[in-house]
Amino acid sequence: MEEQLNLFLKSLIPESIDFSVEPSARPDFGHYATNVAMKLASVRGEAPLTIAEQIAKDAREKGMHLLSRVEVARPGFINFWLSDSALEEGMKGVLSAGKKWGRPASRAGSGKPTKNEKKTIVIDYSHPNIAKPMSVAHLRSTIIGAALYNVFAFSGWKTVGDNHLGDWGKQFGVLIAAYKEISNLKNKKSNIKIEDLLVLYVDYTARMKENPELEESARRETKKLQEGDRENTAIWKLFYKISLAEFKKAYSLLGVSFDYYLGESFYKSMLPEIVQEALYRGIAERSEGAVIIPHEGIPSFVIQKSDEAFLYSTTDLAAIKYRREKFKADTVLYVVDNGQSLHFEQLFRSAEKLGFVGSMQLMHVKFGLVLAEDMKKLSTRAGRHVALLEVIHEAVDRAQKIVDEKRADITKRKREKIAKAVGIAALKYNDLSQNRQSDITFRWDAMLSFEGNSAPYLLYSYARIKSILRKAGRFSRGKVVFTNDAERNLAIMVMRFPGVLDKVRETFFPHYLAEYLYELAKTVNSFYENIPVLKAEKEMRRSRISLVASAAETLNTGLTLLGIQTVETM
RNA sequence: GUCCUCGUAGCUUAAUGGAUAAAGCAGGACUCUUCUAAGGUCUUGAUGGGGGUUCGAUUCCCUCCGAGGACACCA
Repeated sequence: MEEQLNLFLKSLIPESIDFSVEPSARPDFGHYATNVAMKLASVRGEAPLTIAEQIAKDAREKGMHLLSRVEVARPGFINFWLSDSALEEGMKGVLSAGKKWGRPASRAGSGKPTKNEKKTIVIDYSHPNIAKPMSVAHLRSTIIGAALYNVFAFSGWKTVGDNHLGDWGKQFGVLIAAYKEISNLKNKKSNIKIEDLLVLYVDYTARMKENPELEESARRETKKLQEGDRENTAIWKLFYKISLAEFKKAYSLLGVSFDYYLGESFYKSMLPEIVQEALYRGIAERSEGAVIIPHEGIPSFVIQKSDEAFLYSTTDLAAIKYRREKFKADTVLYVVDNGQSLHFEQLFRSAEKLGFVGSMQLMHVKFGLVLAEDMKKLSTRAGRHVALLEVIHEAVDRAQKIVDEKRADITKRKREKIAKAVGIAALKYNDLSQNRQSDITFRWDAMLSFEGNSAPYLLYSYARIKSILRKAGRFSRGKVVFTNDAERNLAIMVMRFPGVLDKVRETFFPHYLAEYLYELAKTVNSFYENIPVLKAEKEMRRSRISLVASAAETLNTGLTLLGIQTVETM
């Protein structure tokens, strides 16, 4: 609808300039508003209000099939009210699109992308480290990445979800050295758990600080692993297997999946060549025995250590090259916390110099760190760690208590199913409803909200509409007609959906979708509170059922894109 | 010390150049003889300080104050 108005306005003015058509902030500002007159004012050097009046007059004459009212407001906005026939037409489009409502192709005026136009986006998210349990910090990357993945996939992009596991590097030297210490004493390889690995790691790291011999030993094990030593490779494979099984438990609970698990180790064969090429072309240089890529204004990027080992910087360069060559990526998103801003700046600039980038867009989709209540970073290395599985279970437990209390009337099995969906949804929505790049303080209560602007609210709204629809029995969706503003507002809210998805794809911020779904749910709740649906007369009943059903479908689609599973009853 | 992110109501957040700064929680007042009260309706309350750019600044620039993070051979 925004697009239609946009095109209409463009037809009214001779200049081609950028302006916006947006849903109005308040009911008395109409359904949509544009700032076109204010933008023109600076171009033409005339008063915004005068221009607005001219355009409004034009719009009234030429746009009556679309608009019922056009008004000018200070300091130069033009507000539009859609006509009932335009709303009817719009809802017809929504109903005929069905489950596909929201896809770019489902809108009038924009054809399906042809094969050649289809763009590819690689999304690098979650990326936990092997041999360390996933923490709450990984949760953010995982669910933000998954939501972006869903939105792009739904919108017709070719999407590649890549879990760039931290499965290579110095940490394994530490772990292997620590593991060898204990496995010499008792050989109990088979039942070692990921938590044990964390303990080994933290303990060894602590002792290493006081004992340089241990550090040297860890360094040696790293080197041996990287050179393909058989024993160390076997131990590494064991860690890998244990860890991945553990990660997949969390992914399964969260309903997240990946197309690829191309961890750091995957790129190891590409690394020597990259460093050599960089040196040969004079992009990299030697410094204090290491190989670095220098940059203006920011610290140099070390791509090979003085002991000739490679680093994650080297791996990341290889991954950029691979993603361009193999996946033909147009865009690569790195869903990683703020703490690594400098790394990505160095990485992107280095890759650019090496010619790995071309027209590809590289984007660090950053988010704030998860801090403990004392405002200090939660770090695995410091042994400050909140396990992700623990958080998920806590969320479900808390939801269970509430469901048991509210729905004693249904079976235990149903209550458990609802609790699982609601608990996990609450956890996800908490992150997805914020765009904050500032840090987050980890607190159970804040993380698991069950009231107000929260996932349970959205799920509840959906469940209530579904309940109405069940009671409606068999019905055919028909023409939506408009007799009051509650109906008009709900229809407009539903029609905003595709524009919201556009915004998510432009900004890479899923919270615009979360915010929209909350607005939609509020509008629906208020609608069925005030307007009878099932008790309405024949024509009206069918119209309102259709309207409410399309709102439910939009909620369902939107929540699914956020990675939140809806429930029919709660 | 340098750089990055950030500072909005008592708390958690929204608004990234547009209108009277928007919500949730907490507080106060209503609302279950009508489609699920995890709901609905009303209400109290905020842009860290100071300059600047602009028709218009929470948003851009400068400066001060405050928080967190990063700063070459960890990932």
